[in-house]
Amino acid sequence: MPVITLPDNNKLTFDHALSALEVASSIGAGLAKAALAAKVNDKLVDLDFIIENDANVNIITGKDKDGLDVIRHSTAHLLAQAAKNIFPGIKVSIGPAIENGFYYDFAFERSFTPDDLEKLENEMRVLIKQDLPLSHKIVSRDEAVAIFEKLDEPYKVELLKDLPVDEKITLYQQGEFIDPCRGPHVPNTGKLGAFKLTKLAGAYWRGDSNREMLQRVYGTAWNNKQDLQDYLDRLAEAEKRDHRKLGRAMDLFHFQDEAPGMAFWHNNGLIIYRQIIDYMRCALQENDYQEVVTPIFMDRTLWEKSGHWDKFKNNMFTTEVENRSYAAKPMNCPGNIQIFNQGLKSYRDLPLKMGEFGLCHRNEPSGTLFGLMRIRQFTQDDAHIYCTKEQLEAEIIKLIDLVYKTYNDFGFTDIEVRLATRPENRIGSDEVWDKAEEALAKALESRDIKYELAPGEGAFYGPKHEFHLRDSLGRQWQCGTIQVDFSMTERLGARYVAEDGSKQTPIMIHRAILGSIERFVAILLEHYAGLLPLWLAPVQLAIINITDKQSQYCEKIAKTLQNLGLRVKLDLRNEKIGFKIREHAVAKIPYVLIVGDREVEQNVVAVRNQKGENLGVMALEELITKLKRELTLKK
RNA sequence: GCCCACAUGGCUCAGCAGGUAGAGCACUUCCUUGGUAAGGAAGAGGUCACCGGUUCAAAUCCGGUUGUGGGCUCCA
Repeated sequence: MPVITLPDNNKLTFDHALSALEVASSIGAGLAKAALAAKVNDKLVDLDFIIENDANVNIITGKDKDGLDVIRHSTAHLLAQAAKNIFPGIKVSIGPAIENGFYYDFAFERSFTPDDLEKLENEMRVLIKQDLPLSHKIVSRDEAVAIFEKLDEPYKVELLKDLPVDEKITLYQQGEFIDPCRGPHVPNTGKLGAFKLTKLAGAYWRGDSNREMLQRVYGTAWNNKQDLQDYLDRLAEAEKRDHRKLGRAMDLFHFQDEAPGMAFWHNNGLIIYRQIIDYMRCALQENDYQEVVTPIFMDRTLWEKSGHWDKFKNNMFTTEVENRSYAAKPMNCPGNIQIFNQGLKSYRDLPLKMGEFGLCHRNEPSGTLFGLMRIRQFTQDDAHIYCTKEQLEAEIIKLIDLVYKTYNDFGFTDIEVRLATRPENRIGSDEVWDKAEEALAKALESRDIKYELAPGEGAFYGPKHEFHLRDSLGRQWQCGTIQVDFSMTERLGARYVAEDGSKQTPIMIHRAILGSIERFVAILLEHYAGLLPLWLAPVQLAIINITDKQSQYCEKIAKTLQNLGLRVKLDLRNEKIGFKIREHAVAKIPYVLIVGDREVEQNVVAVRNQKGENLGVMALEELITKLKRELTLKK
């Protein structure tokens, strides 16, 4: 006599055990039709799951997040089925749902081509039309192994053999295709359809770079055609905003073969770059930091002492000069400690905060380079805070506040935090790691910030906060980190004299808020689609005349604005006004000032903004007040 | 580093059953002085990433190198 409790707390009573689908039917035919799976007592199950006892039941449709995952996972299976149908001899492996879609990894004698994607899609549509029912049954692990050995699916066999002997395996079957899987899945292939195969890629079997590379087919899948189209539109929008494209169009930077992974900054790009550094420099001042610069090349022995050589020597640029071996700094901390070590420090000096816009070099593997996002030469907005155990938590809290304020000023409000804890490969005792991890966790809790744990993802010398910000397209970028380090100061001999006269080792906090300036420029460009707020825009105003007659007047207002520190482009070319306006709109200049005879007569300018709105005429003073307000608000 | 794809004037791209290159935009010059996203005309510009091979002949076919892109692994 199960009593079913629905999400709205309504209760349905039945006099017999029944399937989740029957529950859906009893609520309504529409729901039964839309149903993909069910949640019974918070456990996702197939629709044919039999409910015998009282239970909370939630019917899952494509509108639910869980339902979308079911669609994506089932579409991945559909892809595998299609692949087996049209590519005899292909071996299947795994195919999970991922953000926005799914993938499936195959082993096949030849490489897939884009044509193959089309063939696969066509076959998938055939299978959808056939509306094949999915059945499932439970077998023992060894039975499952036997089945897949017979089917000659070595990857499946390997996966199954890694499971405990007593594990019950669910085998899903649609048509000829059979796959071991936890499920749940859609009840029949006809429930699928709003999908598209998007790209081909290589992927190591089981994510292990020592094992063979499989061929991965990526796809996206949605609840309906409209959602699919919206997603594809978002992809197209992201492509338009690509910082590499904008960088060229706005004349900000370029790359060339002679310097892979290292940017050439043009004047316009450098203005953005400097604005960012100037902003951070102000923050240093307001928060009682010193600013320092340390050498780019330092003797290898220093890197051996710090532990970097041991772990990262393959990724460091080195050079031999006069029989000495140097390495370009991949990070700033060892150099920074050398400054701390100059002169005797007292507990009264702590916390001691040293900022550095440090130029770092990392020989990133060639295959990982990507525009400004992942490069080999970059500047970090780095700082190191030397403090005592007692000061640690308060200092971390101050940093958290600074991180949030900074992101806000740059236009990012959606921020997620992760706490990355001790990795397998690390220096320092467990006791020290306990303390460091605890300090980071407590600081977040004291600010009521929700965070996710990232076990094993800390740096080799300490755990860290990772700040991920979400841009206007909903993509996440990891920028800031706050790392607590009990080891590096010890290793590199940093000491201070405590109140009792004893020598103590300070704790060091490493922190970067923006991460790499290069990468942050890229993130800003994509976030704003190139339409940077006034304070960051390389050129803030363009002044254009309508005919030669207004040239002098234009020159005069350009001078006035320039004297106020504004970045002005004076465009007196003999071109039609529409042509000039278009050019400056394409160049994404925030304001265009237009001057014809009328404006000269009234001693005003006509103002047009980035969006193409005509703001009408205003006196120069009025415009300046408006601009100043905008600059202060950083809007 | 691994898998796949790509590499043609400053930019975006066409050319490819092998017969020594083409468009649009940008650039230069001239005409045009025109009120809110492209006025007109003319001109200049490329040994088709690099190295090698096949061929009477290679931008086009083959191999290698470098770089870029999409992923994977990595990311102090």
